[in-house]
Amino acid sequence: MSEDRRLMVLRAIVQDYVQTSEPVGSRALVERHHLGVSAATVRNDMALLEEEGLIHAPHTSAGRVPTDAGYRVFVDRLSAVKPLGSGERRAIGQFLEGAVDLDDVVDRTVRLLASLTRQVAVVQYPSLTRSTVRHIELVPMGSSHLMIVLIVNTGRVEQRVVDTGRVLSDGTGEALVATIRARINEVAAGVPFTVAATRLRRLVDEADEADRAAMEAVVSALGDALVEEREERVVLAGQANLARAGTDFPRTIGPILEALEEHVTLLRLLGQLGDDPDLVSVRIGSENPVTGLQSTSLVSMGYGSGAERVASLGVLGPTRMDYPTTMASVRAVARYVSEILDENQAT
Amino acid sequence: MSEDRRLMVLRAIVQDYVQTSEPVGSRALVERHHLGVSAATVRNDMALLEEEGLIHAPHTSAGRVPTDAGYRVFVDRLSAVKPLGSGERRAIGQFLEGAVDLDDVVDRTVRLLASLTRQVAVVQYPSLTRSTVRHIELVPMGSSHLMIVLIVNTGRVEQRVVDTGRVLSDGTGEALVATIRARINEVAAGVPFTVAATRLRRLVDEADEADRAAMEAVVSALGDALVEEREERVVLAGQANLARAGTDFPRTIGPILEALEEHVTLLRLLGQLGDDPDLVSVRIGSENPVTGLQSTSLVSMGYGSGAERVASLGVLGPTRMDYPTTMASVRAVARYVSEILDENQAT
DNA sequence: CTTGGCACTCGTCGATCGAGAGTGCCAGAC
DNA sequence: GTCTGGCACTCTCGATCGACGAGTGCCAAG
Repeated sequence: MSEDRRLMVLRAIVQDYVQTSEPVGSRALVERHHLGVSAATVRNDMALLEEEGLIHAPHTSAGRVPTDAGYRVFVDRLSAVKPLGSGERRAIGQFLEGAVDLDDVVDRTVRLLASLTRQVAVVQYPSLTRSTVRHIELVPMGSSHLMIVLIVNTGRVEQRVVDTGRVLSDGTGEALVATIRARINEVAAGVPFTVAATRLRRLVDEADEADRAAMEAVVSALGDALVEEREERVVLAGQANLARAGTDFPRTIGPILEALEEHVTLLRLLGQLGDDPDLVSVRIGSENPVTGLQSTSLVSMGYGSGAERVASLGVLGPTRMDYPTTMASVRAVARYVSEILDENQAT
Repeated sequence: MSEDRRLMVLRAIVQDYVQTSEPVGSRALVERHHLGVSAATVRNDMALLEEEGLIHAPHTSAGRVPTDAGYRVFVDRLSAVKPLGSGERRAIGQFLEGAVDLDDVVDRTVRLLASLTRQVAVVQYPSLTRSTVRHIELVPMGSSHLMIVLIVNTGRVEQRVVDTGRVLSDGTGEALVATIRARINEVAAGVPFTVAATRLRRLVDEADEADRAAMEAVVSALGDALVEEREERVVLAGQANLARAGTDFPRTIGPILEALEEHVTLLRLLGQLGDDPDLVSVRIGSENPVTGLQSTSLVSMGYGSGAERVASLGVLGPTRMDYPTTMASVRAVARYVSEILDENQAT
């Protein structure tokens, strides 16, 4: 008995089950796929596959269903990522083309992924930690308040308002603001966040005694912004697709929706990519550490401008999922978004 | 037969049904509420209420269930908005206190509302149309690009990158940027969007011939930002709560989730508030024009800084909902958020 | 106008049963 | 040794049926 054929049978089972969502029996298999053998032979192979834990029969007289391990073998050894149709490719381009700023890119991306894969799409915001400061702007507000606007190389903008504790609207005040603006940009512009944070702190000591309080206020607000946990944000779309996949989930989709609202755990999940960041990563069913998502699979990939992968995106769906097509869509979108970010980075 | 008692019966039916989620019969009613009459009398009243279309029997031998019209009467005439407990009041404060910027306020608000009401929360971003320009900053990027940062009085920030088509890094370039910056702030700062858009357009004609192209680029990007549809954004949370309310929805929650992803229609819905913007607005079941949301009720209220209501927030749940408590939560949160925005506005 | 009584209606629940699908295994063919 | 056809067996699913119970509507009397 050839191991090859056994794997062919597994592949056929996965394909049929994904398409029909019903346990597949030996008869149906030989009819739909022209394996050159009889149903009885297939049955023997199935028994073996079941022993190996790759498929499983819901009950004695039902067909077989792939296990998580079965899907894993399918994804790793039995399938090729389907290249996307040119129509879809064009659609991606058109849909993302009109994006006007970073928020908009993320927003469009997540919707696009959801409608492309008809599953739940998850997009992580480009992380700040690997980002650099492009420019810092100070805008006086009222007499003593200052709005700090931090512009990041990814195109993102953060703002804070601080009270400097002294009048800024007179001549010396304006001069002070100008000085601070010049100093902080001098040390921070073009510099990675981590470095910028350190350098900025030094500025406080160097400042004139009279101006130290104001500088202190600005720098400490900036320090906050630079380590801000908002770097860790995700956006979702397509939750409605969960409802459509009715029979695929054990009881209800409640636990899944709940897990999806835990953005923190979601982010942790997205953070754990495979070894090669250029490859699509697939986490199948119980491989998934998060309670509530163990009946789902996550197909994800890193994206970002330049060589660095600054964030991840992906889709989440039932383990009974068309992996080749889904993986193709995720990969295509991740690449396209990366391109867009590259363009926008336009030093 | 007193009309008063009939309404008491209606109220009792609503209360019981909300609590038990099962059709309520005459016997159960007289037991749980000490109406001073017998079950038979209540049955007569029920027959009348049914004629009026306020309640309805799912089938011949089941109890009664309020209709949408019944809930409407309940909300309008039979219930008072329950004041919130001091514990909850404090929780709201603590939860929203730590917000660091506008995005964060919105984010926390929507989560808070969802967990407070155990329903789907919807928060609209403060709309730009009624906003005024606080400041416009120009930041040179590369040799000919300019990043435009628009700071809004609500604390929101918009940015755009434009290509001015000429070198900005030399002396005259820098002078040009300074001039443009000065001119646009001169005419636009502190001015409502609609007015600012008009005035800015005029600047192009007034500009020196040599600088006109650059000015044109900046102004047209700003024009876009000022009418930008991103003003219309909503954030959701608590979709998982829909799944919990299992029996409350006819078939599945699919259509509802789908409707919730149509942010445009959601926004339209939120926009149609009641007459008095200071009152909680309730839209019950079929009163709701959106297909897919006709088995749900939307409890919403405007919020915003100052006297103006710049946006709305609310929660969406099954028509079988604890209206008094929900309305109380929505109102409390809306007021609190308004306060926070007021503080941050700190002219 | 209210009340107790009573016949009637229906939906729910559980049990029973037959049909159909699919398996496991065995004995024979290649 | 591997494959194949055949056959008995198992198990789920859906339909049918009947008893049960909740709740109503109506009537005649207080």
